[in-house]
Amino acid sequence: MFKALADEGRRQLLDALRERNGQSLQELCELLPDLTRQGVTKHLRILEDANLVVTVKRGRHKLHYLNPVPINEIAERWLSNYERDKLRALSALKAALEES
Amino acid sequence: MFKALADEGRRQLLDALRERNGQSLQELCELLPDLTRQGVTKHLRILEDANLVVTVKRGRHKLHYLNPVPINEIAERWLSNYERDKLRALSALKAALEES
DNA sequence: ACAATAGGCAACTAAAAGGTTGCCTGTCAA
DNA sequence: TTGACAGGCAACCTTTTAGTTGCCTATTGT
Repeated sequence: MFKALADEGRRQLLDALRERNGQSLQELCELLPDLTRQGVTKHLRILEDANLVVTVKRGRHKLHYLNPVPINEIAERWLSNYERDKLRALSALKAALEES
Repeated sequence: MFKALADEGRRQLLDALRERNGQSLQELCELLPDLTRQGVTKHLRILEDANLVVTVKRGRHKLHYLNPVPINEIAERWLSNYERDKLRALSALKAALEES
């Protein structure tokens, strides 16, 4: 999941779906002109495995939808832990720097 | 930055520093017993490059401090974009699934 | 002073990620 | 019904990343 987010191209794909949900592979390929169709497919596959994107086959098109649930979980579970300790960490950092 | 977070070992290091800030390399090595000292060093280097960890040399020890600022930025800038669209994406997803 | 401790640097290896090409399958429209 | 379009699959190559080993430097305690 963090790994899926660790690639700029994949983040761009997510951004594209955020702008317009339900795009086909073709459409998404136009957004990453430096990659071949298969390259984009692989990235979408990773996003799908990470459950960040959900697909629906409609005829000969495969539509891609953003799944907001897991990214929400990350925000709540992992990042909030660090939010909670933000001020404490900052003051410890400051103290350590001043002491030297 | 996302890349730095994309490794379980590095996340463990961050967690360790969150529990107790200002640990030395030695101490952090004990937390990842499967890795050699140099392995841990490399991970810490990556966290440092991503500005997630700040270090202070004190005598022959190098103390590692969690830097809460960038992780906070990620939470605010990137994730909040997706938070904002959470409900919209969910309903689009639902509609697409029902239509098929 | 010097042995032990804490860490840094560089070269090397192994594994994983990113990307491509070639070909195959299914669907639609004329 | 057949040609064009949308996509899938598998093999392959290249680059990056993760990890190791070996050796070097600096600090500290006795």
